[in-house]
Order: sequence, then structure tokens, then C-alpha cells
Amino acid sequence: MNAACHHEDGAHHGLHGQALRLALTAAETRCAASQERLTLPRRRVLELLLEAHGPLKAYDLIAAFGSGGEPAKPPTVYRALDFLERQGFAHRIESLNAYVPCRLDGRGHSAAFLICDCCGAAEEFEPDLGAGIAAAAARGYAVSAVTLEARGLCPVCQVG
Amino acid sequence: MNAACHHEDGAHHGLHGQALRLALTAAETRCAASQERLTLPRRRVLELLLEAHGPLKAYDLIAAFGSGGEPAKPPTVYRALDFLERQGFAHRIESLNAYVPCRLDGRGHSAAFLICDCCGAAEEFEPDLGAGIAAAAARGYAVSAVTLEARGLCPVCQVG
DNA sequence: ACACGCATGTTATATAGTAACATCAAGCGC
DNA sequence: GCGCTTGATGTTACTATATAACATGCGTGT
Repeated sequence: MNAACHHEDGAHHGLHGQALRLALTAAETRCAASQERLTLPRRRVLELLLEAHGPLKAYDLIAAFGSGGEPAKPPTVYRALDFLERQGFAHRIESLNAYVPCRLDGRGHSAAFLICDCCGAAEEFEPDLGAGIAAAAARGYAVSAVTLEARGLCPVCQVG
Repeated sequence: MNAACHHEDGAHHGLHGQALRLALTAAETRCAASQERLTLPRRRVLELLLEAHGPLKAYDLIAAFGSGGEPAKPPTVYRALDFLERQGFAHRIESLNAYVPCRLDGRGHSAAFLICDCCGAAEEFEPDLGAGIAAAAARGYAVSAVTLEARGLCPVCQVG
């Protein structure tokens, strides 16, 4: 987000009402299927991520956590984020120090993002890792996870 | 670097003596060619990165900055790192909050790394961005920079 | 000399993340 | 039910990472 940009933050509109409840229920279901528990703080953090219009910083989550404006303690949120990342419900965007809910439920555990430097939108996409994997294999590396983050301008911000 | 790992840190041996001087001179030359100045703090930070055996944290650089053990002030080092990144002399590895000198002098401004979770080595390679660029283009994004970080085990640590 | 632009020095503060330990709650063998 | 184990949470304190804001210095062109 640079100073010259006048566009809105975030590409996604955030979930509300029925759509939000559906997404949370789906997460509950997936947890139940894998013997994990979507406990209250975990569910609350996921809810905040799903409602948001774009990537959220950890301390945004901490501030917004309490229903009545009381912040959470940092470990509460960081633990919830760890859990959500382990289960594939959320991703950390390294180059922003921020978090987003996974928009590609379940399909693979490597995240890739297109990040708009102007409006802050972060769009997740399914990376084609063929070339990177080949490079790793050529050097004898056993790769367990890949993060790919492309910075640039989204269509809207190129026009404006 | 996990607790079970007994291997040495870093894949590179770090530059010393003549090789180090050559690398610094090359950087001076490239700066002169582009009307930039490799000033003392910038040169010192680059030197520390080149000497190192692996990725260095900003506060490692801050601590090591002074020739006699006196630390630098944080802005001194962060500003130097900004400069070195702008000029392509160094890269930040987002998933480590750490910095390395560029090992692929000048060839493009997109960094890609193979990072060993066991020994901490970070090997730079030339990414094949074809697929990512295509994905971006399909969504109308204008991409200016890409970071690709693959975590896993290097050949040595797979054996050990 | 003088002003301009850029780099640096300095102080203070903001932001991000974790260690360590106490407490709580669910499942399980008996 | 009882007590044990395991995993999650609550709480305090702290470490690590990074930047804002403003003063000072330094080279360059006129």
C-alpha cells in the first residue's frame, strides 16, 4: 500500500451472516474428521480472518479478539494461528507479516499469493511448482513446503 | 534448524581475504556504474554478509558492525540493508527474517532460495517463474517482484 | 560561499513473536 | 467415581524485529 494509492484495501469482501456460518461449520466438520478440536479461541481467530477484507496482522487479531473490545493476550492468538496453519485453514504471508484464511480449501499445503502493493489485496492461487521442485531435486534437496509471493499491482490499481 | 540436527550452519563458507576484497571491489564498480555510493556503513554490512556462513539476522549485523565490538544503531544497519537490496547486492529471506548476499550477481531481481530446516543453509537459485507469471497474467496482475522460498532438507542433512 | 539533496547519527518507540509456568478440561483405565 | 495423562488455555514477563522523527554532516553544482 503506497501513499499514492486511493483504492480500498483487500480483494475479498469478507464473509458475513450465512456464508460465514457455513465456512465455520465446514471447518468444524473438517476438524471432527481429523480428530482435531476447533476450540473457542481458534474458532474466533478463524472467524476474524474470514470476515476481513484482506490480510490481517497478528496484532489486529489480538485487538479485535474480544467481543466487547478487550484484546486477547498475544499467545492466545499466536497459538490459534499456529493451529489454523497446521490444519490448512489459514496462511501466513511472510512478506506482509500477515494472515489470511485459506481460499482453496484443502488442495495442497503450499500457498502462493498475488499481492497488490497499492491496495493490499492478497489473492491466493494454486502454484505450479514444477520448476522449483526440479531445481530442488537437481541440488538434492527434499522440499517439504514452498511459499511463493508475487508483488505487483492488481487490475484495479493499474487503472486507477 | 531443529534440535535433532547436529550439522553445521550454512551452506556457504563465507568469503575471506582476496575473494572478499574482490567481491567488495566488484560491488564498488557496479555502484560507480549506476551513480550510487557504496558508503562505509553499506560496505561494512555487505562485508559482514559476504563473510558469513549463512543467513544473518539484522541484529547479528547490528552486533557485529563495529570493528571493536561496539554495536551499530538499528537504523544504520536497516538502511544499509535497504540499499543493498535495492541494488541487488543482498536479499532478505522472509521466512527467516534474515539476510544473505546475492550469489547470482545481477541476473534479475527475483530471489529464490532452498532453505534447509536442519542446518540453516540457504542456497540461492535462479527461479523459473514461467508458471507464476502466467497465473498472474491470467488474473490481470502486473508483477514487479517474486519471492520463492522452499523449505526442506539439504543433501547433507538427509543423510545425517 | 551557499543551497540542495542525500546519507548518516541519535533517540525513542512501535510492532512482532516467544518462554515459562500455572490452570483447566476431556478421555481413559480401573 | 478416581486419578492419571494429554492437550489446550490463561497469564506474566520478556525477547526480537523494525521504524518514526529529527538533527547533523558531506559532496556537488552554481
